[in-house]
Amino acid sequence: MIIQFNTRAPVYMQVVDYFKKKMALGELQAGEEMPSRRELATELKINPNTVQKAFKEMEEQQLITTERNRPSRVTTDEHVLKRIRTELVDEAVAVFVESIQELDVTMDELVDKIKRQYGEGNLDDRSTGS
Amino acid sequence: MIIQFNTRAPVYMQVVDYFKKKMALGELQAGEEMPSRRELATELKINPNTVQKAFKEMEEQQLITTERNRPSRVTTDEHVLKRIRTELVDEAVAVFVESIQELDVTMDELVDKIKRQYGEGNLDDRSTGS
DNA sequence: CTAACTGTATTATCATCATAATACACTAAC
DNA sequence: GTTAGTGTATTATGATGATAATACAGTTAG
Repeated sequence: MIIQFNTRAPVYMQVVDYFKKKMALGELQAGEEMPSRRELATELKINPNTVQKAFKEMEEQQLITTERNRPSRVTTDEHVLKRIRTELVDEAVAVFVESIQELDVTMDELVDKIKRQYGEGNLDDRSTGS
Repeated sequence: MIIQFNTRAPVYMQVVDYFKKKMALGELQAGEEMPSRRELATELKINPNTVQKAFKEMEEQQLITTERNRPSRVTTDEHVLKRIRTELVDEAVAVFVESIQELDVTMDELVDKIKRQYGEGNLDDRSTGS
């Protein structure tokens, strides 16, 4: 998974989302070691302080834990991990619905447009793929 | 339609979207006079300069025109007006799909969640309502 | 112990956005 | 012509976010 800093959202929040997605997909598993702040900053070509802010945010969300001066680790709390994906999807849906609210769009039109975008090179209705 | 400055997007952009929606819904029609900068600023409880920035943006997008020191007017270019709604919806869809990209969500799950959110007090599939 | 790595913290600079306070030119109503 | 309303422009301040440059404390590998 590649991170791209396109939008207007703060970079540190995008980093948080980046890791949330990794956890949701199992690319980062419970208890697994996180990359170091400096290492990640270099890799993502952003400032170490920005990474630190992202990690602090993830700690507050109990996604990772940090003991003393050791590398941070993904939480081992399966409850937290299970919830991540749902939260990501639900929040995206909420933002989406909010943005088209009051625009008088029919459900059919929406589904059609989404399928058209979503299906481009990806899954459409899971009839393809694994 | 009520405007609420919730998100992290710049206020002036939210004002632009506010008027775009009004135009898309026909609440503001071709050639119609726009409220004055100061008047709108008072009404929305924001700074006149922020409104000015929004209006400047709308001019650049050819949504409104301003002649000398007269109140701005909605464009009379029907092509532009027709395109607004499509652009709003398409952009929302693009942002949405982007945000759930790589999250392995099935189309069925999406439609279900959207319907649940979208149907709350609004239209669902247009089988209800006007 | 030493060196190189961890996380953490502080201070400063810069850009963007929103605000505030004006100021100026033009138009319309009186 | 005066007045109140338009749009437009400028300058300054504050908040937030990103960057930069350090510094310090603790851990780990040699």
